[in-house]
Amino acid sequence: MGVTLAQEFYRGPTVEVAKDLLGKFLVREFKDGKRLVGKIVEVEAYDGPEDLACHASHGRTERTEVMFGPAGHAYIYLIYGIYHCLNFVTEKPGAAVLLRALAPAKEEGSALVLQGQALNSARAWPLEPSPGELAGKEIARIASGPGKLCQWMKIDKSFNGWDLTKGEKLWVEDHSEASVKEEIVATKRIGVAYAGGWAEKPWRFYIKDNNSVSRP
DNA sequence: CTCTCGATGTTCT
DNA sequence: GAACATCGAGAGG
Repeated sequence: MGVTLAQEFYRGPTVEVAKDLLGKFLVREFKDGKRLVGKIVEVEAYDGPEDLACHASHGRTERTEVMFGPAGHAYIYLIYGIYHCLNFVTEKPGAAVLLRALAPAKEEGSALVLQGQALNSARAWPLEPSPGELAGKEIARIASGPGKLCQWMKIDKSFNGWDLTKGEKLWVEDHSEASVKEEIVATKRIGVAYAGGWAEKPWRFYIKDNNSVSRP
């Protein structure tokens, strides 16, 4: 069974927390008890006020306030007037980890089964989709980006500041007892060219060869 | 496959 | 007024 991540997990160095989040499962529970679950396959670390790519580099403002609060809370903002992005606050004031992509999973009994993943990611594509269902490749892309992830899980600014350690509505579970060790790739972060030398930091991490990682 | 562009609203200068 | 941690549609090869 999965274990809900406690605040202790979020209190490590931001880059370490980012890497450790890969392979964990984000869980969203709705009022009717229904759940959406996805394996975290892509993240980026934003390491506080001196990191010029980090929103906190503009100082402690109304928008970035929760990034300066306790670890293990959600920092959510609206981007391009359309999409929301989900971050987890870490211990360092002003630092957070951006969740960029999830591989959707299905709960079958007490087990989690990944959907739309190729054999090299430990699961085969589903068989012929039944009418009304998405094909495997389409399922894999349902949360393959920071905006899409929030769209899929219906996460908006009402979750800004949400305590992820409560195990309600939105939290992260560790199912490592059932998962395979996977290779991690590090690259430059996406869309932060304005940040000078900080744009070169290899603080984007993703699971190699996973079908749900965002495009670029 | 590649590239370009527009949508849309909050935040900060 | 500009910029923005994005995405998908549409045009062209």
